[in-house]
Amino acid sequence: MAGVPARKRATLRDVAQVAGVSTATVSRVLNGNALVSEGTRARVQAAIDALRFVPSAAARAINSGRTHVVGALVPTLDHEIFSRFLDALEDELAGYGLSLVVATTKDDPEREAERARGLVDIGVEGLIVSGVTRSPVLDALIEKRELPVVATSYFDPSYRLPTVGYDNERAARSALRLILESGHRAIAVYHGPSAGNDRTRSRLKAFGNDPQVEFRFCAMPLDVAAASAAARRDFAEPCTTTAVLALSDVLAQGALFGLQALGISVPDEVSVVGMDDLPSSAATTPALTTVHLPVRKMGQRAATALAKWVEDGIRPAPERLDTKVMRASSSLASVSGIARARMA
Amino acid sequence: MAGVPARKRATLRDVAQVAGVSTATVSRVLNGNALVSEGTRARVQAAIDALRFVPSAAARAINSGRTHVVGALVPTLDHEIFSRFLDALEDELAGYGLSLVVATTKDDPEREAERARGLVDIGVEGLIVSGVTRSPVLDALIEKRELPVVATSYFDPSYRLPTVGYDNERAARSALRLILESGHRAIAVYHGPSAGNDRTRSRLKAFGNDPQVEFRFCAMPLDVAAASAAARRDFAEPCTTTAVLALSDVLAQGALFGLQALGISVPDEVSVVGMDDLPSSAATTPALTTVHLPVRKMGQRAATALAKWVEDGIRPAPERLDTKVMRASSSLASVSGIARARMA
DNA sequence: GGACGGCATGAAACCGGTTACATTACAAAA
DNA sequence: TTTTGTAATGTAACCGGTTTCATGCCGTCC
Repeated sequence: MAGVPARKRATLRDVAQVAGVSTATVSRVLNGNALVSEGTRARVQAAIDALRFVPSAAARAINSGRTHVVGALVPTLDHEIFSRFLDALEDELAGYGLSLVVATTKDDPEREAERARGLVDIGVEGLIVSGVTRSPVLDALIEKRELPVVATSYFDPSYRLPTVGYDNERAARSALRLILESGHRAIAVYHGPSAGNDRTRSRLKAFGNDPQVEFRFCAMPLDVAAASAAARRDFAEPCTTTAVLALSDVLAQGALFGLQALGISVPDEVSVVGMDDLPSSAATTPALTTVHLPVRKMGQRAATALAKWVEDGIRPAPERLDTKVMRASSSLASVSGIARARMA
Repeated sequence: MAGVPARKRATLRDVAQVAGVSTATVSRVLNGNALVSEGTRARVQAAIDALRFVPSAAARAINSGRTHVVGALVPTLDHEIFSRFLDALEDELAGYGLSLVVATTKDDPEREAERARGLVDIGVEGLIVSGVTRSPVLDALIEKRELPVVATSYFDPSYRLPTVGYDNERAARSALRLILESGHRAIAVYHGPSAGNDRTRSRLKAFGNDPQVEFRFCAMPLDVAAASAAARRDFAEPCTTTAVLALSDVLAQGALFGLQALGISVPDEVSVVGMDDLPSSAATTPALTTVHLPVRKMGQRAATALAKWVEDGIRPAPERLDTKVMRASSSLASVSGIARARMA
């Protein structure tokens, strides 16, 4: 208990005392203020080094009113799409002198609100969130603090927060159109959990009620193994389904692998179309036909939007990023003779 | 210019004034102190709500001397192995009431030092770093601040910082042994850039100077496309190489895809062995033979180690996590007749 | 020689909370 | 009735920096 020196960290006043100057002068030296004579500067610097003085971030923050920290709330870090997004986001934010705190929500609005509260408690100046489904608690917090918040992975100009993202429904529709144009009429739709995930729900809206087309919707965990298992189950017996539309490339890859495991040729017998455009999707055999979602660009734009808002108080305008079909005829082919044979 | 009200945020003193109490009482209400009468509490709460008062994180931090923020320096977020690690790390840290700031280093020690400086400037109480290669600048900073720092993705009990990780060299050796035991003697080693990446360099140490074995080392960017291209180049012409050992599953998958694109059967003609054990590696056809690196567990353990250090001042002991060969005979097979034929 | 100007520096207020200690009021115990 | 205990609240110091303003000093210009 006693006896332990417990060397506390040196403060600016300690430095001032050792250097024989006032705290103001030490502060000037610290901030590179020109109005300090060379001799004094050296003396102060010596004291700083001797005491191993490091200024307190909190004390600085209290004066400047700024923490230079923003937060990002994402469903998970363990998904390539979010980690790539965050990679770009972090990089761009660093350019604005902002640090990034991350917190994961598991697609649970309550958890999101809870973690957001934690971020506000550590003093974030702004927030990046995913999608447009908020807990009322979080909405209240945002409003109360007048906190700059940019919503991503979603584009909706009518949402009360500025959104920077793509149109999920439209992206899904462009994939669907491609499949329909290739003649497919019995389509399995593989997607992740839609509870708490408005991006997925938005994508699912692309599937209208076309009586000409038979959709089979399969919800599954968002991982390769699940989709692979699903495909092995769905296509073990001859069936009429000629195409799989996966609302995420992770699932598309799983479907592809599952079909390959069954010895079913893609795209000759069954077509597979994904969404995301992961780097690995270009390398599979066949390469995946998919819809590119510009997540890196989204990270950059979201960073810029939030930084401007935080720094200059300029609330950003919503921003839609373009999606794009990749490799339109790679793992997607017209309903072929073989496929028709399978159907028969 | 003028005319703009510039409504500043309400402070605790504003609240006290409106509620007609002292700042101490407001502070008590804020912290749930029991020694406040019900009536007063209600009055204060009303003032808080009316003024939309939210306490300043910085002011709290200055008093408690704590920020409840730690930082993680990783090469990139855009790699599954690090994003999964961070996912687990963040989750576990949250359990200790700590928030996580991330910064990417691009495997550049100078950039690492720079970003670390930034993290210290925003007040992190501790740091997670990758590997054991530090810039002297960062070492000085750590020492000066007596900052708790845990090094991960590496196990080295002799390193001056506590390490929580696996033995990279040993892990690579276990993969190599497996390949050698299967009779392969001409092996292509695919690996990422080794400059600035001590994990890779450590793995490369596993390859001694066995005159019986012919290694071909191929450095390439750490992505599927690069490895796929490398495989298509290396195996386009008949060659004596019968196995690819990739020091990362990303490269192993690329090699697998590249070989498949060439119509070369894995593992009948060429074996492929990876390292990391990504989720998708279990789903490919064939599933990848690989060495499992327990990154989620590493995230949890690193979080616990750092949290204990930060909270209780207990410097953690180094911790080695076990690696494990997965699917030993899946994309790896004995040198077969076919393979021997290719060699001839 | 005195007034002026600019540089170097210090004293002290201030940022927005927390908290040790003082004070008040009221009730129970003596 | 006086003493004593305690709950409720206030006062003011304090945390560790930044910043405004005052001050002292010196050189210069008239």
